[in-house]
Formats: sequence, structure tokens, C-alpha cells
Amino acid sequence: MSGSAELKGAGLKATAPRLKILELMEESSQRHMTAEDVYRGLLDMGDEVGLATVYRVLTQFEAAGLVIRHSFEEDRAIYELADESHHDHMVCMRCGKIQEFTDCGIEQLQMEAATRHGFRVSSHSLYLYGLCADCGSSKS
Amino acid sequence: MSGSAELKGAGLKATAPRLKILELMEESSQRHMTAEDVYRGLLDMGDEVGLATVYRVLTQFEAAGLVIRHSFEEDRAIYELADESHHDHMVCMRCGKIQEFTDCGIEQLQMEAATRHGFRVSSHSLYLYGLCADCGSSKS
DNA sequence: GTATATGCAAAACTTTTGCATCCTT
DNA sequence: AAGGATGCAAAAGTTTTGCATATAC
Repeated sequence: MSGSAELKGAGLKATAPRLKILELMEESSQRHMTAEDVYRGLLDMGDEVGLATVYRVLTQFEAAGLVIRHSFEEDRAIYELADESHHDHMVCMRCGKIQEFTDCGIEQLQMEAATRHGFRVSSHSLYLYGLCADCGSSKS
Repeated sequence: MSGSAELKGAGLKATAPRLKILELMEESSQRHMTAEDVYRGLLDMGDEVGLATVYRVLTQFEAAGLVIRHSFEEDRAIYELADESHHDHMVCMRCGKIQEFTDCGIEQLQMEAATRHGFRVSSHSLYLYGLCADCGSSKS
């Protein structure tokens, strides 16, 4: 599916900045990017897009369901393409690596817990913080 | 346990601003407060504490384990007293109400998922977003 | 008495917005 | 042609910091 069709399918005009941002996020080795990361990534590719536009486009992409906005424990938002199925995150507190995972059992128990409280869940976020395999074994 | 002893136990000098902030958070009906909330709460009690000090003290409290810092999906940090056992949160997206809950089964599965990835968990956060019982039933 | 904490103001950072101009349809 | 999108700069909001003064131990 071309980026253009993807945008139109989401009800957005296929403008150059939107196409570039979508392309960057699809081709980047980083799955999780801040607005600043996107802005700099475009500059590195030789594309000039205003930072304000990056913010506006990411906000629109989120509203359209193209990307997911995370807050993690930091001070700024992180965006991720929404092109795969839902997953949760393990964040390494030493090296910053983010490992994704899914667990149907957890999802199931979440729904049950919500139901017990009369709560209707539309989305959720689960983060595990600690040390990844690499950092946890090195004793430095 | 007096606030003073609590602070000293955490390795912090028992200064007036720290005591007031701790007291405010212990006595407030709000369990989740922003730095601004704390600042205004103190003003309402007639205590003048600089906003910069509130930020510094909350940061120290978090480092000392007295409070927990959350990011939720918003743009600013929210602090909560760490005086109770761990729990997760359900956030109502219409009225903003925060319902706390715990589920041992979920915790168990989280540990198992982490182990599968060689990850050592030191903490985690789980948020369910949706509609609370009140908002989910009213069709307005 | 000394090291640390506080208050104030200014700075730093992220994110949003007003407005003139440009581009997509 | 018309409405929406972009860029720039300025604004807004949160959080941090420099420095002189005040406080706890």
C-alpha cells in the first residue's frame, strides 16, 4: 500500500510532509521516535519540514490511528507506527532498549479485572521496567 | 510515624517545606497530584512554598521511594504517595476518574513474560483506559 | 559552624498557536 | 478556485537551574 493511499484512507490529504514522515517512520530502524527524532531524521534525509508541522502531523496521525502515542516515564511523547498488532513494552532502565511482547493471558485478565469494576476498556498500556538480558547479566 | 521520622528515615533533612508537602499528600482526598496541585494545595492551607521547591522535593521524594511518579497519557507528571501496596490504574477517559485495582494473576503473568525474554523486572505500570461504570452507562 | 535547602527569577524544553503563504484536490 | 496544510515566529506550559539567603543538624 502506497503512503499516499494510506493517508487518503485515513482521511488525510497526501501532502509532502505527511508522506515523508510516514516514510521515515516506516523505514527507520527505530520503532519509537519523539517528535524531535522525526524532525531530525527528516533533516538527515535532506528534507526540511518545520517542527510545528511534525507535531501537527503526528497528532493527526494519532487521531487517524496511524501511530500510537506513548508517555513512558519520560517528559516527552514517543510515537510508534500502528501497523502491527497490539503489544506491550519492557523498558531497560540501563541501556534504554525497548523490548516488545504480547501475552494473551494478561489481556484476558485485564478484561476480567475491568469487568469486575464495571469498567469498559478501550485501550491499555503496560510497561515493565528493569534490566534487559544484556544489562542484567553484566555486573558492571 | 511522624513526618519528621519518615523524612529522616529516607535520608532527608526534616525541613518545613518537605514536612508540609508530605502532610498535604497524606491528608489530601486526592491521591494523584501534579506539582501544581501540591503548590496550590499548600497555598490554600496558607503555606507559602516556592514552586521550584515543590518540584525539587517531589523529585527527591521519588528518589527516596516516598512517592511514585506517573506519566499517564498527559503532558505532565502526577505524583502519588507510595505508602500503600502496589496497584494498577483504570483511567476514565470521559470524567477522568482514576480507579485503582490489583490483580495477582496479572502480576504473575508479567513476571513469566519477563523471564521468557531474560528481562529482570524492577517495577511496572499498567493503565486501562476507557469508560468507568458511571460514564459507560449514561448514553449522553 | 557547615553543609544543605529554599526562594526568586531566569532559562530550558516540549508542545501549541496565529497568521501569511502555499499546495492538494 | 477553495479549503486545508505549512512554515515561521511567538506563546504557552511544565520543569530545571543559578545564585544569594536562610535553615537544619
